[in-house]
Amino acid sequence: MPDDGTPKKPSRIQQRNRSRILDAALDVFSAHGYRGATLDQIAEAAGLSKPNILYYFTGKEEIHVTLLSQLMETWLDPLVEMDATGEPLDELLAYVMRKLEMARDLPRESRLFANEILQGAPRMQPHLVQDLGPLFAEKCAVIQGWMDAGRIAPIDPRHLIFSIWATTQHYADFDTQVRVLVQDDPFDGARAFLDTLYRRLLTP
Amino acid sequence: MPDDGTPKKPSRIQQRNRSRILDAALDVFSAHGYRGATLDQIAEAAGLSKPNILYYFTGKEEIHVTLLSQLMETWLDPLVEMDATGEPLDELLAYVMRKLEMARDLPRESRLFANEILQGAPRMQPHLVQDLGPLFAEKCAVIQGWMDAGRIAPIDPRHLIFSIWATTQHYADFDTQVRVLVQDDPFDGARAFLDTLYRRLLTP
DNA sequence: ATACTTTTTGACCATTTGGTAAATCAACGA
DNA sequence: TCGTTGATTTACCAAATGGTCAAAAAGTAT
Repeated sequence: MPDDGTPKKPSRIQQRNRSRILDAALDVFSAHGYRGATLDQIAEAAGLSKPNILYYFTGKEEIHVTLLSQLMETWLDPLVEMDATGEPLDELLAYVMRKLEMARDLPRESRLFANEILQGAPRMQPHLVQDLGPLFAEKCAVIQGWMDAGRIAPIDPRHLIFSIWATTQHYADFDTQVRVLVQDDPFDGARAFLDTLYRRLLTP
Repeated sequence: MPDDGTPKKPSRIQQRNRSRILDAALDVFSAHGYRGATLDQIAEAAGLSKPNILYYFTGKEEIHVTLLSQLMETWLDPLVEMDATGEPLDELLAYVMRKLEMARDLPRESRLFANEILQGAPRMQPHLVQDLGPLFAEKCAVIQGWMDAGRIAPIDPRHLIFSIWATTQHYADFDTQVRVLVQDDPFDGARAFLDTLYRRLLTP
């Protein structure tokens, strides 16, 4: 058998342990940031010994980079799905709601991402430039097209997208603060608020 | 002389060095988070030796806590200034713009705050509950009053405030990402966008 | 100048932390 | 059953890091 780029397919146990480690690492990195996370914490959360973790990953950094790479896909997906041929307001509101659902269902991922950007994206700038950049430009053009056609009210598409990111991810990233200020689950209120917000902003 | 709570007033050199240290620490903590920051980094940034820093502060934690306490005042100030007797839309838009200016002029403070909340506010939950909580409730009531009087369009005041925090701080906290996606200075565009956003949302 | 206080430093320490090496244990096909 | 490969652990290590301490240096008032 010729030695291609994927020399050997990972065994059952490899898959299981690697995903255990990544899940544990997501817990720890998202809660404490890169420097704040320790291999011991990850090991304990994964139910493995530290050297055993380093058997599956070459080091702390590789675990982190792997998480960020995997995350990028998930993270961009809702924006990818925004359909240029759909009804503009529906598409944008659906995008907002998908992002809000992600903030609720994947808060660890949101915080991992926020941590990374906060620190200046030392391990993600390439991904940002290569993956997010083109997608962002493409979708801005789509939205601009909708506005030029008079189907939604005109506004800077770039800042519109920023505002969607900010207002949705806020509920994951600043969860601690939000829950100090509102006692019950904030997501129902957030859904209603954001629906109204973007309807009033974008209705022509 | 009786020994009151403030035994001795700080000398000129004390004031100078303490503020040097705090400024350096703000740099380092905001860039790397609490765990990611080291006393050596702070010492170098402050132009002092590490033991000298520990002459002015009992430890890393005290520096961090001091920063957070000082920050809280600055941070709440724009909301405090929102005047119940003013013109509602003007007051809210002025609040948005003050927050946006803070994101531009005090990005280190914004990131320090964001880092702390992201990690679950381990050193700030008391401040949040005691200082921010009551102020938040008070201002929500003010806004609700404006809405009940029909002077601005009705919307959940709590999420309105969250959205203002999110959309303004985003430009400081996610600066790295923003600057990958828009080349020129984003703040002029942000100002125009947010003005339109909140005008359309709140105009009755 | 002198005595006294404040500030600064150099040399250390204990702990934590990312990472390694070699030995042991488990899986599994021939 | 045996041998080979894959998986795991035990015992370490070197560097980094928060912090201490006593001595030196620099101010400061008399």
